[in-house]
Amino acid sequence: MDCRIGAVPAINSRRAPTKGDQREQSLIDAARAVFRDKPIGQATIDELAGAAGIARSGFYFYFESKQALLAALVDQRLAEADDETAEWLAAEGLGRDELRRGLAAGLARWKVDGRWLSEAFISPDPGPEVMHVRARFVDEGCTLFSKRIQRDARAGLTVGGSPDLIAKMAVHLRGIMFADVYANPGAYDEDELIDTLTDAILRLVYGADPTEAGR
Amino acid sequence: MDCRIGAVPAINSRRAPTKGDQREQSLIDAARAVFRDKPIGQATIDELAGAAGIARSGFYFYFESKQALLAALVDQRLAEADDETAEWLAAEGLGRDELRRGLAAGLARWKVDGRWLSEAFISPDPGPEVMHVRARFVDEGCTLFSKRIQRDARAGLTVGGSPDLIAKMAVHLRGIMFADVYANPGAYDEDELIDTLTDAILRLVYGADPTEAGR
DNA sequence: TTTATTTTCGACACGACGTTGATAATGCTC
DNA sequence: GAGCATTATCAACGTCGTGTCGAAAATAAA
Repeated sequence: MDCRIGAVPAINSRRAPTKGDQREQSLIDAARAVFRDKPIGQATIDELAGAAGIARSGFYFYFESKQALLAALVDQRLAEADDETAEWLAAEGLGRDELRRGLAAGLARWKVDGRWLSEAFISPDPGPEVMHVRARFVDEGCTLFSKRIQRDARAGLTVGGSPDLIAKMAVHLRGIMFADVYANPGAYDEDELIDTLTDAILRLVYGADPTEAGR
Repeated sequence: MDCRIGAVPAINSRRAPTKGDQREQSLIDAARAVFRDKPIGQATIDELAGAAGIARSGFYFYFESKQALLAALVDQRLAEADDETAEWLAAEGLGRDELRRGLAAGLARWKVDGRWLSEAFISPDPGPEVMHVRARFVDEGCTLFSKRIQRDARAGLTVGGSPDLIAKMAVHLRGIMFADVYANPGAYDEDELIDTLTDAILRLVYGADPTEAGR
C-alpha cells in the first residue's frame, strides 16, 4: 500500500531515505528541469519518468499526476522565497532598500524558474493539489505583509485601506509582473522595473512619494 | 478550400451571412457558455461541437483547435471592454469617480465570464492564437493608459516613473485582482475591493492620497 | 436544372493517460 | 546471510480526446 502524501520525508526525519525516497526526489528534480523548458501541459508523464530514470507506469507509484508532482516541487522550493521578503518585513521605516533587494532576488528566481512558477501561482486552473499549495503560500505571504502594514499603520505611516487587501494587491502585483517579465523578457528594462515596482508597492502602502518620504 | 481565418465577417461586409457563418457564430456562442462552466482544458471538442449542433469532426471545418475558438471568442468580445475605461481616460483631473465606475463595470463582467477571461488573459500558456489577441488587447489598454498618464504628467499631477511601466502595472493589477475575485469569490468584499483598487491605481499614478488630492 | 462550392460526418490512426497484476528488488529480523 | 514482508518496477491493456481524410449531402451560383 502506498501511504505517501507526495512529499519526501523531512530532513529531520528519523528514518533513513529509502530507495523510493531517492526516486521521488529525482522525479521532483527532473520536473524542475523539464518544466523549465516547456509548459506543464506539453510535458508528458513519459518524459518526466524518463528523465528520472524510470518507466512511465512507474511514475504513478510516486505521484497521481503531473499536477501532483508540480505541487510537490513547489512545496519543496517554497521555503526559499521566505528569505527574500524577510529582510524587508523586519526593516524599520519604509525600508526601500531592503524591499528593493527582496524584489530583485525574487525576479532573479523567476527568470530561472518562471515557467513553472507561473503555472503554479498564476495559472487559473493548475489542478487541486497545486491550488492547495498556492493558497498556503499566498496566504502566508499576504499575512506577513499585512502584519507589516499594520505595524506601520500604528506608527502613522500608512495611508488607509484594509491592510489585508493592500497586502494582497502588493503580493499579486509582484507575482503578475514577475510572470510577465518571464513571458516577455524583451519588453522590460529590469532595473527600471524593479525600481518602479519598489516605488509602486511603497506608494500603495504609504501613499506618499517614497523618494521624498523615505528620509 | 477553407479560406477562413477564424472570424465571422464584419457587420459591414458586403456578403450576406452564409450558413457557415451562422455555425461559426453559434460555435463562438457555445464556447462562451461552455467555457463559463469548466476550464478550457476540461471542455472537449465534442462538447463544444455538440453545443453548437454539429458533429465533433465538423468542428475542424471552422476552427483549428479549442484555443483558436477561444481566441475568436475573445476577439469578438474584446470591444466591449473599451467603454469601461473610455470614461476615465477622457476625464479631467484624477477622475476618481469615473475610474471607479469603470473598474466596477469590469469586475461585473469578470464575475460572469471570469473563467475564460482568466484563461485568455492570465493563463501562462493559452496557445499562440490566444497569445496574439491577448497581446493586442493588453498593448492597446496599456497604451491608452500610458497616454492618460503622460497627459497628467505634463500637468504636473503625476509622481514619476515611466508612464508605460506604470500603465502596465495598473492594467496587470486590475486583471489579476479581477481574476482572483472570480477564483475566490468569498474572499472579497467587492465594494471594498473596488474602492481600494481605485485608490491603489490613483496612488500608483499620482502618488498622493487621492482622497485628499482629488479636490 | 446543372454545376460549383460549401458543409457535414463517419471512420481511421495516433498519442497520452491511468490501471492492473505479475515480478523483481530492497530492507528488515533473526 | 537466509527468510520474509514490504517496497518498487514495468509491460500490457483499455480508454479517451485529438486531428485527418475522403466520400456524401446540403447549399449557393449560374
